[in-house]
Amino acid sequence: MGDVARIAGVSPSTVSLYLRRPDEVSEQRGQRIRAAVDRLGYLPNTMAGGLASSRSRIIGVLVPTISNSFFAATLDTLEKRLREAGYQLLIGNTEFDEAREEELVRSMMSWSPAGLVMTGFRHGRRTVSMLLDSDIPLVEMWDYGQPALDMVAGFSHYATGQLIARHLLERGYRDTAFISPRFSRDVRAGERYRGFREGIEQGRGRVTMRELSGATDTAEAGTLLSELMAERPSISAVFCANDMVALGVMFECQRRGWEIPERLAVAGFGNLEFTPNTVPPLTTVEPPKYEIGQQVAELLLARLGKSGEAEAHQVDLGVHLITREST
Amino acid sequence: MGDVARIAGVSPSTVSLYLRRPDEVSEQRGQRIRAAVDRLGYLPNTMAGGLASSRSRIIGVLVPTISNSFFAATLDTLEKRLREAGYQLLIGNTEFDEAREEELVRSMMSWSPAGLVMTGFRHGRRTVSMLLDSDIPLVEMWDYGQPALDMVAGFSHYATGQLIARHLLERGYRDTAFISPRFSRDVRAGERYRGFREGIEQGRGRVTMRELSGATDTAEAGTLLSELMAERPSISAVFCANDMVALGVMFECQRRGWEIPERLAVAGFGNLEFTPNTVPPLTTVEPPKYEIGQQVAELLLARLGKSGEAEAHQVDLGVHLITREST
DNA sequence: CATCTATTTCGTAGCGCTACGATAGCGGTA
DNA sequence: TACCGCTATCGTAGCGCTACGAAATAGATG
Repeated sequence: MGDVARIAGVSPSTVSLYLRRPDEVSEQRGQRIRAAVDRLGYLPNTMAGGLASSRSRIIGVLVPTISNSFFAATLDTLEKRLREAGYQLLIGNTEFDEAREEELVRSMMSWSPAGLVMTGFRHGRRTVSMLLDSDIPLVEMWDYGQPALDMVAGFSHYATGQLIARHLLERGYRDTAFISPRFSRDVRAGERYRGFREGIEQGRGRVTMRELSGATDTAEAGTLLSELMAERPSISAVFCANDMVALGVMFECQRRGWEIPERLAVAGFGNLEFTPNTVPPLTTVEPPKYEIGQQVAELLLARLGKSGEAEAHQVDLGVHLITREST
Repeated sequence: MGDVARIAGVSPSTVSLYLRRPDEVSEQRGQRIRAAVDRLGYLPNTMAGGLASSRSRIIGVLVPTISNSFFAATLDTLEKRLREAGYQLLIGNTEFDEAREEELVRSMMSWSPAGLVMTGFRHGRRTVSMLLDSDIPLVEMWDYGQPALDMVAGFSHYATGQLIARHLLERGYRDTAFISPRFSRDVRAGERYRGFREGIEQGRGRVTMRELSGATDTAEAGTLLSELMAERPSISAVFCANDMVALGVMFECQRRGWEIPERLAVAGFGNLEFTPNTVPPLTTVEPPKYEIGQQVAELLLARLGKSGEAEAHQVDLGVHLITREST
């Protein structure tokens, strides 16, 4: 920066000021500085800046796994919006593990990030206390309706389960099943199950639940469905924890020649890319995966703008039921 | 850190040394320092450290989009391996845009990252010169076989196309089609097409190519297939640029009652989660999506270990043809 | 033209850590 | 006991920037 200042014939402070708030420097010097920067290919040292100002343009984001298409979609918009505002994402995989989450929070905090984004409400004790002690803006995303630490952008998985329950009951399905990846691997699926079961039971229906044991959703869903239907042939509808599972179920029906929805109605969750296009088109629930990213960015930016005002904002983005021919 | 030193009754330098290389500090003081750190909940300030040592534990990663399941899988393993080694990922979306890529490289560089990871070989002129001027270890991933700037971990998409061509020819398919997202949105698909076309033409076959116009692969694949088959009913096999497109094609066949592979053989690329499970199971090519992440991490760590030795390493991870009943 | 105010520019003192050379401490040897 | 060579510890000088108050300049007013 010294070099830039020398070449532009101004003091380093002026260069620094120009780089941060160009409109507070006269047009004349601004031009000279700009020229010098270009000529030298000068890149400011972000760490030095961060140290001096004790704040950074970093947003730490923690997700259970990046390779889940829901979180990936959220990360995508989140990154876009925040980059536009000059922030960068430091991303960490918690792998559904509280210890790892704590470790990651610790290392994110050591960057004095401008904000932190985490997935869900369940965090370890020590993690929570670190979070509360710091005054770093925090958004918990993808869930809604439970006590939060600061801001929230998500939706209620419980309500989602109820929504599907109501839909199936309306269509006259009473004997139902729920097929899901292990709840330990997907807490949110567990919440959807709770909502679904309560909804169905309130309607005097019945739910049989099965958790997949493996990591891949589609493959095992088929065999699990066969077992389930052998055990209890009266089941007339199945709600799958996500569209991948539903796809597996539909393939199994196709193999067995079972008509959907006549023999078995199928509903999913996610409205993935292929979902509108299955045979028959799959009834599902569309989660606001992109909107969450968008909203998280907005909450963060709002808080970062007017510092001081520490109003906690929690927003429920809701879901849409998409009724198609599979139910 | 001063506080920790005071409480532990040692000098700040010793604390710093302990935190970086614990085995160079006596067991006795180490213990006292550890106690003080715990007691104060001390978190080192990474930026100060980075400034002082002029290097950081950051790896910048640029992908065209996070929400592509291939890159997401790579990011997942990459993050895991690098976190184990004490590094963190700064992630950027280039959105297939060279200008944005340049901007991102610039802002990554301003963090003096320990390494940089980019997708593919096509970069803007200025980006390339920034990259070459710096001596930051760089890995270009997901491609192989073209001139690289430094290290490479990927595979040849051209060879992948040829592999499928050979397979289809062996099975007696000569009149083929290739359906793909726009090459501008997926350069790699374009490479697979090149390899496929040359392979088929060498075998005296024929390829009709169609690009999807929209963003969603599955939905449009069906209508495109219909048009294609109306125009040229003699087509007996279609190679889809990815399994999502293939899924769309298969659904369309199901709707029309076309037997796969009797009426039309289908092959894909990706071996996605659902692929082994379609009806009939889909022939596809398995890309080393996790292995790339792994390999990128290894190349980077090897280079970061023994500094100085700037041997460029380029590794071709290859692909596997997975023959199933759809061809 | 002097005076006052608002704006632009500048100088200096850190931010919290690491690197490096200086110092202290220790056991072994003559 | 004096001396050596080693390792463990410490002190100090930055790393490259920003914040803040002081100084300089420009513009407005009587």
